[in-house]
Amino acid sequence: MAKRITNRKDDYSQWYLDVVKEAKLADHSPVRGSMVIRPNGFALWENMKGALDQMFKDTGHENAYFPLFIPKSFLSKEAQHVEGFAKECAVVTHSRLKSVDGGVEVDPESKLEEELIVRPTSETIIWDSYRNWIQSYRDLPILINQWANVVRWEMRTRLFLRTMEFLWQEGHTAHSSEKEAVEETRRMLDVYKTFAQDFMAMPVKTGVKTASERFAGAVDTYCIEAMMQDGKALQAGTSHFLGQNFAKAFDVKFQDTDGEHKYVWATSWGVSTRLIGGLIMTHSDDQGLVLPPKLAPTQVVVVPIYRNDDQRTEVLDYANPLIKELKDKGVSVKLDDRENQQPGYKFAEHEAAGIPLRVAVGPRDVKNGNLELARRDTLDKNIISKDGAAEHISDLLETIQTDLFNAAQERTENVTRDVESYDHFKEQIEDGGFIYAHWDGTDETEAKIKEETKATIRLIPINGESEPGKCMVTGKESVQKVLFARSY
RNA sequence: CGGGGAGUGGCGCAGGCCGGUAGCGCAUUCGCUUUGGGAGCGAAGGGUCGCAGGUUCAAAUCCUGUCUCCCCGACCA
Repeated sequence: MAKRITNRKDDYSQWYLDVVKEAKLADHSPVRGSMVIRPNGFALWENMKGALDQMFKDTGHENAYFPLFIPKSFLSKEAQHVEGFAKECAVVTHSRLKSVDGGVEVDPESKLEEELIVRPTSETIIWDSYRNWIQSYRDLPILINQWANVVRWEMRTRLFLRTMEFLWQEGHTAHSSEKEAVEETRRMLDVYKTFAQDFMAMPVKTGVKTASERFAGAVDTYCIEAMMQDGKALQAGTSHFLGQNFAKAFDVKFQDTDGEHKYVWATSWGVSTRLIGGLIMTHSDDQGLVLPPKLAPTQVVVVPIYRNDDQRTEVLDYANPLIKELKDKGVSVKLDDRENQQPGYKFAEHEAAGIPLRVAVGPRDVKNGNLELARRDTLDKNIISKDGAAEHISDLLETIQTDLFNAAQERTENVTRDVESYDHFKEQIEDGGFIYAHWDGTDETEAKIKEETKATIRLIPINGESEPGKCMVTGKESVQKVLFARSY
């Protein structure tokens, strides 16, 4: 068998690239750091998007769309925000090309009066609108989400994990009180956690970022962090409490019930196509992609096996009612009746693509009233009776979903431990994984740890019971342990 | 943006040091035989060797520049 995917233990990065390629999720584009999302990858994103969108609507949000281009002056209105994004913005300076012997060049006469920034995130353009929309407490809250592409001029890129242009959703809400905005921030963090765990089957830790890891312009950044198979953490989603920073920068005030004019409180929150990278590195194996049934574009593939036309007819007649029954149950099922490929080829291809369940039907099964079922996650094969097969398959999909989560959860917990001394930390961090340790809360200590171990504080647990101790580096007082890891 | 590696039919590679007009495997097309884990035989099609300059009678090969990808580092979702 031609082995097209590098083994994880040999070269994890290469494995990742091979999986993306073999599962036909995405290609590199001619422009550095940007990618073509192929139908398989986009179908996956559409499923993720669909589930998230429903969850946003269920929590009272509406979708809207704000422009790609942002006047340069807007970016400079919030000091922290500018500083955070200034170094990675694409800037539009001209509006025209002109032909020059066979080619084109930028027409210098088309230089823009005010240069435009391709959005790296939309706080500024959105808050400019919110100023016009908000006068009274009656106009609040505003709960808006947008699905969009954004551009960040990254130095080092990797398919899905960090690309210059990526797809995401960004929620932007405005509230009359701090309390309500903080609640919103945490509510959306919970939505992300639920989505990650229930749909992606990807266990996550939640908490708040330290000042150095915080979103530029936020008061607090909450996050979900997932542990990848190679021991590195991945920030999978963030929810920001923005305080009144943007309201002040864009002068957005409302008249409250007491007649006073007050600045509005804000949140923003987002997840991106990076989640696909997380999904790959949570479940996939040396055969290729492994997808959780709830997000898999195709949940079941049926592969007919036959030797001649008669058998082909017989096998398809046998399989078709089952396919219909599965469809009626809401299972996404595909019949792979291509005649130019052999069954073995199809098996390998569907495994690489991560289809959760494969049903093989051949003359033998027709004779015995059976089906062969193969699970993608465990690679187990079983012969089951055709009677009640649809029910069985639909149950099995749920089992796979749960099993994937449990396996990932167990893997994560196995590499999560507490460490007391810095020496022990330095030694342990070499093995990857999550490490809980005491930290004195200072930027200096955090920077020192990062410098010396390449590990960062992924989050400070929020509902963690306070457990006083001494900072592993300085010995100063610490109220609770924080979560460290090396990360993507 | 710094260090290292790499770009040759769709994919994976050889050729390069020693310049002479491009080859192998897989894939593709057609035919026949096959089909329960990546099929076999026969025939056919497909590449201005990443791009741009230069040296030369002649460049995939030598020189210069540039773009893209991978790995490591600094920076970030």
